[in-house]
Amino acid sequence: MKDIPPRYSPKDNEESIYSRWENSGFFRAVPDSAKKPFTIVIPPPNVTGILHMGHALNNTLQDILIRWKRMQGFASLWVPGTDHAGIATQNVVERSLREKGVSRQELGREKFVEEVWKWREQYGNTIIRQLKRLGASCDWERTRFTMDKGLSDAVLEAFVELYNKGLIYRGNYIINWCPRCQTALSDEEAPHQDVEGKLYHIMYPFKDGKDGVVVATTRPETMLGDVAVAVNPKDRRYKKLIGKKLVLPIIGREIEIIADDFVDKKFGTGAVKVTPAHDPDDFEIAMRHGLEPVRIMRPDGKMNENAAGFIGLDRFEARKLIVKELEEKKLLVKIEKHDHAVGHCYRCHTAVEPYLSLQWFVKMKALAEPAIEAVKSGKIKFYPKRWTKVYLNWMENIRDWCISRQIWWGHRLPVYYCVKCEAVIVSKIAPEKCNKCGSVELKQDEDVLDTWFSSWLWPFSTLGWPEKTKDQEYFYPTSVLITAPEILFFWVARMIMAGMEFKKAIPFSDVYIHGTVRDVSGKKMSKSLGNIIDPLDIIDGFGADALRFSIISITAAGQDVFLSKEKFETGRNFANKIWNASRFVLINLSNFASCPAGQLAKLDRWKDLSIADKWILSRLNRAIDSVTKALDNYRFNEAEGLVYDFFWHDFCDWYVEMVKPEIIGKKEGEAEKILIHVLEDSLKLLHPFMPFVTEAIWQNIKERETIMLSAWPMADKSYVDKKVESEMETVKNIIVNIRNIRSDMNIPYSKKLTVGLVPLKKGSASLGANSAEYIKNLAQLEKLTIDRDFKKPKSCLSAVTEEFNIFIPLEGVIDTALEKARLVKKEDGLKQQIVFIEKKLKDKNFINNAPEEVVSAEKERQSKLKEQIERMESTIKDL
RNA sequence: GGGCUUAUAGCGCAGUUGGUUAGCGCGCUUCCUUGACAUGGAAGAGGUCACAGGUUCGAGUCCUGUUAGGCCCACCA
Repeated sequence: MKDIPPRYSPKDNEESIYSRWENSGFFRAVPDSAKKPFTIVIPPPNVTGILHMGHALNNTLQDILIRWKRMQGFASLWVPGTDHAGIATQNVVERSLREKGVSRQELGREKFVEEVWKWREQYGNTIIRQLKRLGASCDWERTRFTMDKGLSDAVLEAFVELYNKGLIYRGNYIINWCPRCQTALSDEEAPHQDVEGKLYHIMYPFKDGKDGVVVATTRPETMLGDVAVAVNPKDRRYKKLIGKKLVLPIIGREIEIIADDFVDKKFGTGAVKVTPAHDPDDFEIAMRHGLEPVRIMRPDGKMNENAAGFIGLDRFEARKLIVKELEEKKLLVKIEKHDHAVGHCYRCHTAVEPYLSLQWFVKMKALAEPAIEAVKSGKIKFYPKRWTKVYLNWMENIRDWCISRQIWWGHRLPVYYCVKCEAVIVSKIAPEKCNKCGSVELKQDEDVLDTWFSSWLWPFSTLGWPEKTKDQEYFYPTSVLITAPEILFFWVARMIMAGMEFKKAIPFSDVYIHGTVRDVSGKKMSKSLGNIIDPLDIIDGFGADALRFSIISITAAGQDVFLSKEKFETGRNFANKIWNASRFVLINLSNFASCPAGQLAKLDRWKDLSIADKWILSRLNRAIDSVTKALDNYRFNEAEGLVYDFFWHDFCDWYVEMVKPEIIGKKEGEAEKILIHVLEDSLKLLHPFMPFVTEAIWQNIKERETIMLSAWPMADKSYVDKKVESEMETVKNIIVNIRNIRSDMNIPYSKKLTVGLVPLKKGSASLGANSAEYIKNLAQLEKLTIDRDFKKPKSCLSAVTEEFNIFIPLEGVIDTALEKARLVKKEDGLKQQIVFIEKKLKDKNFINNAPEEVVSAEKERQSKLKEQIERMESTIKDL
């Protein structure tokens, strides 16, 4: 007999199991023509990252699919890796340097980048180690980093290819500028946030004469860069004024009133100050009217030399002083409260400044078209479906992508400028001389690329692109992408575009988008809010299996996940339940080594099986089928719930209890074989969800390779038997009824009862010998008589089921009044049901319109209930 | 402004094509340390499925509207 502790200890198992898996190469996937590929690329976490619940959810979902498909015999590849996360990482390293009193600028570019690499060496693998603790079965030998050699080559290749196609261009445009990070951002990197702002109404006086035009603005400091005031040409108020000159207050510059359709007559005063260098719309207006933009800010958000009198002041400081000065000059007409949305840097949350600067862009329209088509045609499907619309809406309104960043950490643009003739050379390899003038004085562009410019290549760059590789041929397109909604535009949409552009093939066929992890009050979990539940704490306290099980159990298809620490008890308890059920099996099996692992030998002894045996096999095969189907449809929590219910409620609560006498008493029967078979299949079904505890038990049963590579069970429908299931329902129902009487009448289990079962109809409700035994054992009976002619004694407790009258003769005192009250209450319940049914059946519309089988089913229920109520009444009368 | 999403037992949530006695987990009540498990077992209590209309023989489920949360997108200064 094995020595198995009565409690499952994750701590004693997880680490050793994981290292055994890893060392044995079980995670490794290689192209294999005998198998079908199943591929997932991990959403690469930032190198700066530490595991949070979002990762835990995301990676558990992926691991479930990967493990499940691996067991199904696929060449199941999960490609791991990390993202260099340009701005985020640069910020982190800068901060740590600052603590040592060193600034990035002091260090210089080269040294700084070296520091970042050092930092990555030291901390960059933290999250990988943490993913391992979660049980992630990634092929770690393939771990990639967006800045490693291969992926950097892919970035250069992509850039040059797009540039040569005319899809990358350089130009002066208004972009989102973060004054703190001092870099350009893409539109996606500057999400809008509602801000309580003010609308300042400012009087711009006419050059000649009194009076003037009142403009409204939320950013008065930008007036220093005004080059015109625009009105709508159809606006009667201003029509006559078009072409008149105004004097820009404070600065004194002369500006003209111009007409532009863009201006909304209804907003503000209907007159708009035009600041082309600091507002995208104004920039457009200025272009249309040939006006020269005036830049008034420096990259750090402080006013520049064009801001006479405010030079060097921070933009918000300048705002205050300008408002004050306008007030003094009596040019401030009024200030209104005005809430509006302002873009904020997604890395440091500073309000971004729309800023005119020279940047690099990707033309997106042409790239978007095939990517839209891929989704519209159904080649790529979103789960849940609703994301399709969000995706298409964004893609159809796509704007060019600003890809240059003024930071140091990232892929440097493969762009070189000739110092002499200013030629622009775009090349993967640094050119030796200018291809126009032959000068050897060349300078590489200082900028680096947006982090997402490497991530959008991830599904194929990780497989070797731009080289032609076997991996790529075999594993691409990948099968499914599992990700969070936050990066749908950043990443998912762009990967589809990149796939279509560079590979002429979709990057994945399915996109599963899971919810956001929130705390109990619905807030997003974040460090700054301090509402984090650390997955590692949970793993330490409850085990990785518990974490995985619990988080999946509350993840309904794509809905947000609300977490609290207590929720992880569910998973821990279940792991322990599995452990103990197995413990029972292992302790009691006489010779479990003789039971063939895995497949139950084709049961040619079907007839010899007890009804419980047949029943559990029927339930098992149903479970296998439904779990597999649920997984096929990415219904993770449903799949998990189905195994849970089967294992706990069918297997543990009923089957194990029913076969205990046979197993413990070493009686003749097949239960032993079936116990081990059902246990093994259950472990397999559970393995993708709870890999550690299932492996631990798998090895306890017998030492062998691993459950990871065992075959996923196949449902055999010949085991599904409705008749057997229905008899078992009857048996369970009788047991529950007797237990109910015990409970209601306070009869302890130590008191053995004698029970008479009176079947109703001839032929029906006959119970096999096994069934009688189950009832005797599980209801703790001394004697059970099944007899249509059973004579009910006077002193007796009763229950009435659909198919039986149950009598429990009890000598001595029975409180008749109490028993009567009890039975009447039960009868009332039945009566309530029949009232409802009869109302339906009296309704002609129902009879005429409802399908035949619905009507007859109702009728059958009516007659059954009626009859049951009659028996109940006569039982009550007999008291 | 546009779009998405949620509202079901005290709490957290399931409920796929409309027909179940509306389920599950936690919590609650009563009982039980029985030879896998008290991280357990047994028996219970608890819901007019947000509101108002509509479609239908029949609605938690479909449609319209209302209310209240949440999220995303958007160049009204």
